[in-house]
Amino acid sequence: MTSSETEGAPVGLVASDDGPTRLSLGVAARLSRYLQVLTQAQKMGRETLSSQELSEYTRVNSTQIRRDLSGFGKFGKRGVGYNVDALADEIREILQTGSQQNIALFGAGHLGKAIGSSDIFADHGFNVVAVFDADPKKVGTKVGGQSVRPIEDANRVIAEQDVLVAVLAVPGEAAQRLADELVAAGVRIIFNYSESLLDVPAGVTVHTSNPAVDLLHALYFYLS
Amino acid sequence: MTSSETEGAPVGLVASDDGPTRLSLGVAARLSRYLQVLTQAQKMGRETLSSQELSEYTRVNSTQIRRDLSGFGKFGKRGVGYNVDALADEIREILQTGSQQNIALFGAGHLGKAIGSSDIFADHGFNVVAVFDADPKKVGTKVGGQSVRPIEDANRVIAEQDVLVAVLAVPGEAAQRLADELVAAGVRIIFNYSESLLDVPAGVTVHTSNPAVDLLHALYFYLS
DNA sequence: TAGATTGTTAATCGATTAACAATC
DNA sequence: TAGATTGTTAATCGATTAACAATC
Repeated sequence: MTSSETEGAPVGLVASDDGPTRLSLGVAARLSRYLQVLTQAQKMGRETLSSQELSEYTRVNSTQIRRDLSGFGKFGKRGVGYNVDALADEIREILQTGSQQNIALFGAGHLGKAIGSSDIFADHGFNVVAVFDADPKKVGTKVGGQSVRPIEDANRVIAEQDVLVAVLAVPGEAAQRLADELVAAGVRIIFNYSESLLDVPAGVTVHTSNPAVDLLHALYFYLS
Repeated sequence: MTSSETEGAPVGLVASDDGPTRLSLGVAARLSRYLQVLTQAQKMGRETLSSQELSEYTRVNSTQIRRDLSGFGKFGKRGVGYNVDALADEIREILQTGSQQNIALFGAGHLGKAIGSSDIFADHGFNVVAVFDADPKKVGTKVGGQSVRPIEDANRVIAEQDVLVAVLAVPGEAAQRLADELVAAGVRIIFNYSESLLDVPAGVTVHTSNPAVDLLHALYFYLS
């Protein structure tokens, strides 16, 4: 699918076939980071936040933040900054985070337990509806309030609960085969926390997380 | 520090005050992702890899991959691709990953155990030299072959082992105070796995990981 | 040779930044 | 009013991509 710029559209918006406008990759990524900071600021009781403060936390240039936001409306108040609650709502609307999404978690090892028992997904409106493990000894144990289920149940749960997102906290050897099955079952977004690389059909998104890779280039900039 | 383009320098290289050239942010990030794929390909016994294949795994355009690499030399063979071992070595050299780095891990909960017992850092030449926890009940337990130490020992260990990198797998409430102490002790790169945002002085890099934020914009592109 | 893939050019697009008038 | 911060312009730089000759 090729997209071209819409005449007169705000910067960062791109025409698409299926709707009025679609955010560019960079803008969508940055908006979700702003939202993360705003969510934290809410918890800390802040009422307003300036683009300069947002910049310190996100490491995004403050001019760019104002530019990103001004494409969608005039959300700020000059001399004051942005209202935290109102801006968070605006960004949620832009990112269309209204729909509750069900997530399935695979792997009940240390990492699976860490993810399953944290509020990190719940905080953003995501719902971990099931935890699976291939090891019969782990089945039935509790992870974050959920009973671990046998991996054989995955197909049925994915279909019944409309699960689009799977989080893989499994050993590298198991990841590719599992990914194939999940894609066949209807999963469209895979968060891969195994060290293995995943091959998936077009239309499926894989997000592979590897802290060592991030560290590699963080160190490069520190050392040079 | 302002940097300007060096006349005739390869694209992606930027002049710096302290050395001949310095990679741009994007190039360094991409190179480390290529290295991740190459490392995996080595494990799978692959001898060569084409820019097209690298592209499928990294989701980086294949022309850009060839462009990135050709800035440093002619590493490929036309009609064949890139030699996996040789290219991995070249990228390691470019990223200057020669120096063994010592890492300290904070928090021996589920996430700390997951990180401490994985090979993810060791695979890239990083050395987890100590695991700390504030909870006396966790002190002395084993995490990935290491005995968990009391947090009071952190200052000494950081100094003695020249620890530049700290990984924070602690509750959000504890993160900022711990970060302040670590920075004072000499830590310069912090990997923050808590939900809290960290305020650090200039010159210290924070890498905050939040899968829910990544999911937010992955979903945006799926839904629209 | 024939097929495949690199290395490179040229053109376009989006990101980044400084600067500043508008205005709260 | 005085100070602060937004919204916006203009200019520059880096990323992205298609295309293709070179060559393995």
